[in-house]
Amino acid sequence: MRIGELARRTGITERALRYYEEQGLLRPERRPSGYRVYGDADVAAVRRIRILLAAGLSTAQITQVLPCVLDDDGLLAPLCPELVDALVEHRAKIDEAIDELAATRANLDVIISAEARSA
Amino acid sequence: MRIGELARRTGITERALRYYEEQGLLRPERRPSGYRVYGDADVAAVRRIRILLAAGLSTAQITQVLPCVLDDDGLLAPLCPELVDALVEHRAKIDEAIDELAATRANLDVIISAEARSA
DNA sequence: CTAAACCTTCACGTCAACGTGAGAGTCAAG
DNA sequence: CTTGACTCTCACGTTGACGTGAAGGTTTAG
Repeated sequence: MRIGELARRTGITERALRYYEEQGLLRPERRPSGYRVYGDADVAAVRRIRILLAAGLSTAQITQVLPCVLDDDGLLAPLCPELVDALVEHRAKIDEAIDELAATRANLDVIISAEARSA
Repeated sequence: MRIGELARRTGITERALRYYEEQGLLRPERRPSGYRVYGDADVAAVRRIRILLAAGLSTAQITQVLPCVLDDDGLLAPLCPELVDALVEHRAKIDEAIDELAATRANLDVIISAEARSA
């Protein structure tokens, strides 16, 4: 199929699909005209990419991670132990980000609950 | 004092202080030479800005918020009720961001805990 | 008077995943 | 053959709070 159909079947814009290719996440074939040609497997490939993006990984990280991922009918499973390590480490960063936001919220609460004392 | 001293006394870079001015958060006077001249009160002003930035507000929001804030010896208190509303609304956005991160983490956990079933 | 600090205004770089045209080929149907 | 749908490759815009020089005045201690 060509890029338009893949876009329709995955719900991802053509721009994003080209971007994924630019980042090395997809490697469609080409017609002599230059048109990209994708296979059915690419529908699942895009799905994997989206799941990993939703997990907070960058495209650069996904490039590293993809060859180490088993797609068990939509359920992604890590094949390499070092991938598990990387994911756990990434999880820790998310925890940190949550903690930071919680601290930010606490700062805000101090202000909100502060009563302006009259002189 | 000039910008260098204010930077030292607040721990904020000169670039940031100029940026705050550009955003309308500070209004130092000028010498004929163009040099910025700050007063002692600006040390506290910078502290207020920093507190609000740490609370997750943008400089644009801080511009709106500052005239409505009472600095009670370092403890910031909202003077206008609409400011309280704005802060509460902003707090809700932080909650949303935390929820999103938690969802992201949950996505990640599904992958981490997935066992690769052998064929 | 001179050199070291200190200051000024530009103005591009940062970080990421695309959005949004611009200008121009390609292809299938009628 | 034509036209309209489809696709291609650039390449800049988005978002925010600054970082980081560049090129050039100002001030002041000695």
